[in-house]
Amino acid sequence: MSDLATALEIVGPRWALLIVERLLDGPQRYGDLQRELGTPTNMLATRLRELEAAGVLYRLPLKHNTRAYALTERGLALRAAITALGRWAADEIGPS
Amino acid sequence: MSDLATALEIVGPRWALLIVERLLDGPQRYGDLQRELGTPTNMLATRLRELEAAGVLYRLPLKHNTRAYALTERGLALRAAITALGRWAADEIGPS
DNA sequence: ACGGCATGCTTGCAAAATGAAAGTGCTGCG
DNA sequence: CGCAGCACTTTCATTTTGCAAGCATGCCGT
Repeated sequence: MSDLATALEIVGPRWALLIVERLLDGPQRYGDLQRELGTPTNMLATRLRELEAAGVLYRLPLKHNTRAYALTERGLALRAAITALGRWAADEIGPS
Repeated sequence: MSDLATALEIVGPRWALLIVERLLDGPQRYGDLQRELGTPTNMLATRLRELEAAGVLYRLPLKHNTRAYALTERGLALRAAITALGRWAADEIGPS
């Protein structure tokens, strides 16, 4: 299987890359991610579990019964790919 | 909606980025894409239609009743994002 | 101590996307 | 004419995604 296929097994499912993008700005709590992304709550919970299992992010306990989600080094390494995709979408017909 | 979300509307669905990756090596025929990617044939047809509508690729008529699929300039511009994702997957725990 | 509230999920079920398998239409070739 | 190869389409099962409601935990005010 190609490297790209391997990457897509982890960040291919819907919402996964968008979650990582939000976390590039720093750790976020569950409710914040949900509100800012508009993700269905069950999907958000599922994706966070999968991304944690893949070593992309980890749970960061906070006060009370709250926690935050933060990127691991492996998660932070997605920044290049995310900005590349964002730039592609932002580029109009392209500099001829 | 963020740029990333816009990009994922086009290349987010399953197989889409893998199809583009194969076409980076030059135009390919339908049967070749199917055999090399292992894509279900109905999905391949659907994705090719969507990617053509999005201006990522175009049909290139060949002899007889055959045709090839080739990337537009916009499709070629995905190379950076594809290699970034591929590199991410290929990188082990990362250079500490 | 206890009820209410915020946060972070889980559960049940409907809708949409994906997949497997078989079938269709066209074209050239013998 | 009949057959084979290519490019799909169609049908139906399975998986993924989404919506809405419910549950668990822990603080906070009274």
